[in-house]
Amino acid sequence: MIAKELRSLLGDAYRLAVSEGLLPPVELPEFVLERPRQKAHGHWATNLALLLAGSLKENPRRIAEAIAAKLEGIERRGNPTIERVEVAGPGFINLFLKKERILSELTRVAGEGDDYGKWSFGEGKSILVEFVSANPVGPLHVGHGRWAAYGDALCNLLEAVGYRVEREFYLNDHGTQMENFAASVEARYLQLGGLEAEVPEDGYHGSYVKDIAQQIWEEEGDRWLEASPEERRRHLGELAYHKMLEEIRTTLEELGVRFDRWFSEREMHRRGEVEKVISQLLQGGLAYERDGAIWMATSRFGDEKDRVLVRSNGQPTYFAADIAYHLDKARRGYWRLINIWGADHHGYVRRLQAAMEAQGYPGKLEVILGQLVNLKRGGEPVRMSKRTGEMVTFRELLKEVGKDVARYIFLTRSQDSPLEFDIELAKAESMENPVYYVQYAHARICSIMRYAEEKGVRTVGGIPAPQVLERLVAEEEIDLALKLFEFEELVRDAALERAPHRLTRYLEDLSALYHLFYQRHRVISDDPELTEARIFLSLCTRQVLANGLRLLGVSAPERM
RNA sequence: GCGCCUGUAGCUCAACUGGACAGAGCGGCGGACUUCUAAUCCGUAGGUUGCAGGUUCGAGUCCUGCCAGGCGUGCCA
Repeated sequence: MIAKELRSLLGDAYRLAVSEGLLPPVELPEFVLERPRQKAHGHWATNLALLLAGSLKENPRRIAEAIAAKLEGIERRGNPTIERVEVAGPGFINLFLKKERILSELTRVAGEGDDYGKWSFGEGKSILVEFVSANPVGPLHVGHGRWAAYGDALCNLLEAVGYRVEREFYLNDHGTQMENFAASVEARYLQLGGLEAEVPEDGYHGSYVKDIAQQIWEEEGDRWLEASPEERRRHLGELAYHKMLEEIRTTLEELGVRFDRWFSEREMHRRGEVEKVISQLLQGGLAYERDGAIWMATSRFGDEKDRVLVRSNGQPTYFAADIAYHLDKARRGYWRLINIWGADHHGYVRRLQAAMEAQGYPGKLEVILGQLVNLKRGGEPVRMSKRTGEMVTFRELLKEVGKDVARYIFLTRSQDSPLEFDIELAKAESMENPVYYVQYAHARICSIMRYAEEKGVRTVGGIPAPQVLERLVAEEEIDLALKLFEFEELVRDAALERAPHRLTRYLEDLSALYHLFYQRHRVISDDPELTEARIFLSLCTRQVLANGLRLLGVSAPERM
């Protein structure tokens, strides 16, 4: 891998300069090695000398010159990577690669195929990612869709760098919201039976509740009208809950997101885990009683104040259940827990992390806050409340724009930037969505391959001989090849930064370079060697496009 | 009041965590299909990165103070 190789060459060059007394010794800083925006700045460039200037108290250009000289020395002793080194500006070291090295790297891309871009530094350590976790009392809203797409792509990335990943959905199927939901469905059911009934003030007023009641009415008929209120509410609530859960599951499937586990809060309560945790905390001196309630001493672990676990009416809080749930996750032995939460939960992060630390799991829980989606329609804000009838569900949106567009729109944005989502704009732009730009590049290459086969040109098998690859000399070809090589580091960085959106940007740049290459050069020509070389370059590009799209969970079509 | 996030082209967003002339898409304007897919390509216009200071070789990025927006700040979930 070129970047890695250049990094170690730079380190060697510096140490060599030190050993010859040209530069004072100091620990090598974390330096940037990047593909510069401008071609004049080389194939790769580094700020190493600029960083060293601080600790060495030395002119950065002089440091750069010394390193550059040693670098060329190393190169002359037979390491065929660098063609030329230049010192530029305040002390940048610009590196120009040997043509042969670029071509040999290209064969690596082809050789690794579907594995190109993968790493193993995760060492098989296990990560549990919990995301979406929407309450099963209403359909998913657009924000859930965003976090689902983000979470799934993040999981793909973590897997690509060598972690074992499990996707988990925490089901809040317990507590007052479930009761309110049941009461709301019951009211709608009774109305269908011609009886007087009102949806409670703090119930759910969305039209989907009517739809569910209607379905139940059709399936169950009027048999619950006469039942005892307790039994009726319990049954209707259960039926509605399972319908809602199915709706959520289906929507996520339509987005291409599958969870390994649906963890039920209710089951956890039934197993007595919540009570057990509370008594353990009391015994361990981490919780105490005051004003008739039980409090956890989270403030001893960095929280602003202590938090209630059990209210004075005897009911455990949501926080208590969350502690039990996260303790359960921690005890399952994962190397790390990642939660993706809506930004409206950010006030909750510290107290839960405090609770984890109190129980002997400091640093185990990583919380990623996904910013909310601001839904608009033609510039006008749209409310997303489950309680009012006015709502655009994520599923409706998904139907209108399709899985690939939806995922891509969400994944082009950094997760900590609030997203403005204009429905009309999204519909209009779905035809112009950049996802098609990337997919088109992939389909276009497939199309060229089909054409080649018609012409009897071989498109599969084997790495071209060196003299064939050397036919790749055009600027567009070299630019394209160099762009391919950025993919590996990009996957690593995107995984470590939890930033799948970096991939979309890259794929668009890569596609642009391919479209440009296509525009200016014919792949299939009368020149057999040149044709072979260009087919090979095209196939490498297709491979990287496919690998990138796979990480995003977006399809790579063979024709469009 | 306090805490977290955000403020970049007309619009939606990037900018590899302090690097070289701040970039894409959409929208605007002008061009390119007899040749492997025009869902493409080329050119052009568009910016005091919310404001004011500071840190240094170098700031959209870091520090301070303002301004604006979102979210949070429950014995709610």
